[in-house]
Amino acid sequence: MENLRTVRGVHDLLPDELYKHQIVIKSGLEISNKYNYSQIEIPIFEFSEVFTKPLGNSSDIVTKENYVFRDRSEDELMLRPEGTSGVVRAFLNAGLVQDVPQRFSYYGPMFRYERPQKGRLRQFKQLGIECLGLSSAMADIEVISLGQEFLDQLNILDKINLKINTLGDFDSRKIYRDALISYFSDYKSKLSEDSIKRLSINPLRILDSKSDEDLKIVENAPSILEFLNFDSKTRFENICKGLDHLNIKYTIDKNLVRGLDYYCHTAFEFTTNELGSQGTVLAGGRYDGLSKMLGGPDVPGVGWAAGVERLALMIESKFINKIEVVLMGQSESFNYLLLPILKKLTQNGIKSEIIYTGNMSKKFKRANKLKASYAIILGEEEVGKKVLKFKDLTSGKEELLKLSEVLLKVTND
RNA sequence: GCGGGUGUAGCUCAGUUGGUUAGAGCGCGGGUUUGUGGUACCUGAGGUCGCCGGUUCGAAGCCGGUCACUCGCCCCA
Repeated sequence: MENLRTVRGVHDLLPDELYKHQIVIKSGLEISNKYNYSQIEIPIFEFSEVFTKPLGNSSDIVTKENYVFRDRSEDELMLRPEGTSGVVRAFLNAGLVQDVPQRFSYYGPMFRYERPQKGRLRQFKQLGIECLGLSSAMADIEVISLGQEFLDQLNILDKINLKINTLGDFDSRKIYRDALISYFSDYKSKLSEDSIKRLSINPLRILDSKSDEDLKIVENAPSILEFLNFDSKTRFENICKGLDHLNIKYTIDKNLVRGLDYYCHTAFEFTTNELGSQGTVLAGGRYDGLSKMLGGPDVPGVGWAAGVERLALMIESKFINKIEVVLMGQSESFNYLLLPILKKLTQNGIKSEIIYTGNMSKKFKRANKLKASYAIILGEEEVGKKVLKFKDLTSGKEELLKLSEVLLKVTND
């Protein structure tokens, strides 16, 4: 048994659980489609640079959490740890820069070598949308609104909070970053071990530290909002105004930051406290720098990704595999006669199954377990009269019918 | 990668201070029913007690290691 298990953090999806995933994915794609975001599919692995260039070496995603390998032609490839880079790469590749805006949706597996927890796996699914080619704040609002409606459709909005912040444009952020470094440097001896490292690698990360020692220092740290230049400031105000206009509730969290280098301006997270420390259920922001980092022209973009497993953990839904008709023969030799009947039923869209083995009693027990509505029984008597015995398994009523009559009864039901 | 918890039948879990053949409920198989289910009753199968090693006359229970899950950190959807 030992070597039959799945790899750590990689799980099988049995019908019950898969069903929930499908509900999440289906409603995500549906609502996106209504907003004219067209679904695309991109490879699950790319040349490593597609991820290493834009994600930056300050991000754990590409430094310690990646699945990198060489194929037979010695190319260095990476299983995708996120979707956005690949989508933008595909967009550039297809020459769609000439035809903006472009709105895309996608879903599929992502891979990160992390310590698994509930709602955090090494192979997990994300569903995301990207709006490319619009620098207007309107696009940010649209994208957030779409995300909110998605969660609403899943009926979990009452368990969700929306937090937003701005990282400013690259100029504002650079000045802010310097201000943070100088502020935190004064407290260097009191910072947590992790945050001392962050100070040189990614000082913004100190802001969302959870350690008690850091929290006190962070409390009085300079806020990004004070360092925004005019454009960045009005853009953020416009976004808040837009959300108000849509009656979308949010809180401004000045400590909300992003791990990935390509983000700028808007950052947002839909979170829940139902999933322990994996509370972020849908998150995204603006990434105007990404296209250029990939070697393309300047193309603004904004989007989000949602964790399918995390959302699936939150929705109430049970997979009930109900079957309409079961077919059973008096003995094995009648199974041959049942095959064409099964074919006819399925051709008429009726979900059916032949119960091949066991005596009649066994077959009926099996029919109950399958939650079948009707049974078709075929034996000597029926063959002689050229009819089928049709039994309503709820009422227990039986009658002798022709196949055409059975089809009518079941399809009209 | 770091720290805590857990691991006994297909599932949910009992198992006393270490003591002979390791239990229950549900589920599964067979029967009461040779062409009829859901209920009921009878009955049976199924466990290397996660894995490896150690302590002991003796380990499911103690110790060490390891693997998996889980909670927190890091990070993130």
